[in-house]
Amino acid sequence: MADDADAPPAVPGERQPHTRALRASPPGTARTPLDRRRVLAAGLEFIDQHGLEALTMRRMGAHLGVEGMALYRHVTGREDLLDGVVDLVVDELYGDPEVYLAPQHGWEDYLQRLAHGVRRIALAHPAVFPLIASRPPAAPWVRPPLRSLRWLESFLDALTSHGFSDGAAVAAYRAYTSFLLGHLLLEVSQRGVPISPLDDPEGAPEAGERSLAAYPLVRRLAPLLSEDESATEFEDSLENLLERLQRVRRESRPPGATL
Amino acid sequence: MADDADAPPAVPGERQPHTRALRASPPGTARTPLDRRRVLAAGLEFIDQHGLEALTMRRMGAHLGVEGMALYRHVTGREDLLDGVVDLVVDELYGDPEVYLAPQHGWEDYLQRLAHGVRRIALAHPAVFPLIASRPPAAPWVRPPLRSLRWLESFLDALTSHGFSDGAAVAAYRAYTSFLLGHLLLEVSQRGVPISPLDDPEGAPEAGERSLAAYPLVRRLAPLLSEDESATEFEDSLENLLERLQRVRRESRPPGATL
DNA sequence: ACCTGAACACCGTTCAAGT
DNA sequence: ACCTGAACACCGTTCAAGT
Repeated sequence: MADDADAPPAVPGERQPHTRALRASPPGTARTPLDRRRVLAAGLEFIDQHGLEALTMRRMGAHLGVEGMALYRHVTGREDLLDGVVDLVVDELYGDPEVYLAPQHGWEDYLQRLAHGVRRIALAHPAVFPLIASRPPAAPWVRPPLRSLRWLESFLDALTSHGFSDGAAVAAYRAYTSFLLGHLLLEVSQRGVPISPLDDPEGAPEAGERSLAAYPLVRRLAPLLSEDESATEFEDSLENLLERLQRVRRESRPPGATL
Repeated sequence: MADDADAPPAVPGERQPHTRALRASPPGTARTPLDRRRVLAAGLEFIDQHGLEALTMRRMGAHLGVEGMALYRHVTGREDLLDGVVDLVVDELYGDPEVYLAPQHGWEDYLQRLAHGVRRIALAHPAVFPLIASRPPAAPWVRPPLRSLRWLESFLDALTSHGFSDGAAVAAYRAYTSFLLGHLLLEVSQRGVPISPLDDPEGAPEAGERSLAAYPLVRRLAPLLSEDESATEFEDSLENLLERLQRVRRESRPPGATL
């Protein structure tokens, strides 16, 4: 007990293993030195497991079997670490064959696949998605969650090469990003209710019913309201958006012009 | 100088007045005691002025002419303070005559006025809106930015009393909140670029142009991309959403049924 | 070359003590 | 009744020192 008087503080609500710290390599093994990629990967893993607010430099160090100060050799600070994790997650999209391969079956197919790719990422890393949404982007026109000039270029290319005027392509980009952000942020935040921190199974339902007395419609529709229709809503809204963009596309061309 | 050796730390990047701390009352005046409402109002003011990450309990104390520890008599902690600020801002909507008065000119008019009311709030408190979007809501079906059972009840009432089935009203609620969240979050985050922290007017444009070499479409459309069309886009998307809801409403009723 | 230990300024929060 | 002062555990970050 005197031994771990200065052990790294445990993640709140997490049971620590009985060894003194999580080590990247078994003891006795010559530890392969850290590098930026390993630090970022560990950061992503840590947030997926423990949530964003649990991530401190000292705990990240412990997670990697190292003191927190050692991380400053590979990232410039906590903010840089978070930016790096966001980049890492966004980069997963480049590796998604559903999105990136399968070149051209038209712009609507492309926007469909891209949207579903982003949604897969959001659902795979629900604790990271709010970060993707809120970190200041690299350039003023880069709108989350399509957080890179590369995706922006690709998006604009797909539309302008399929009959969209410049203005219509930009308008489509804005509508598309707003759609993705709103839907996915609400979907992950709804998923991210893993039985709230202070969950007394006796008092809570009673309190819920009591407060609902003043809201008869909410009470009547409670069963409907608590259904999870995220997938269908995403599909329907996306379908609707694409139809709207189709109209914008037509109107952005002189009548009778063909591609 | 020995005098303010333990003065409250200044807000970074803020010039402090030459008096030792901002006081709520002029010196010599018997200070009216704090209460929760004054603390929350000061919190809102502070975030509007300095941003969310600048808010610490100690700085909030100084802002009110008091030690930071004194705040714990009126709020249970920092989280409670932030929740209170969110409530305060959301409550502004109840005081908005454009939204709350003028009873019934139909559900479309109501949804229009409500949406514009929420947008006014977002633009009035851009630094608070991300908080409105991300704080865990009171009940699982309460979706930001319509963060209260009272607004949910009002919303459902407006729709179900104007020909929406229960299911269609709930679907409309989901689509409506997603729309507001996506658009307004992107709008305030775009507004919230007050010349970035490290803004060297020499290096930045050069770096921007250099990196754009690989993205010809982005470069060509840069003028269009940097235009701010938030207001019109909000209007157009809202209009489109209402038309879609109109269709949902019709299909949710047996054919030939009248209200 | 890479990591550790000590140090610094600053946090949120508790609580006994002052008025 | 309301606020202050001191204290505690924990932060992010820097830097000289170890290996």
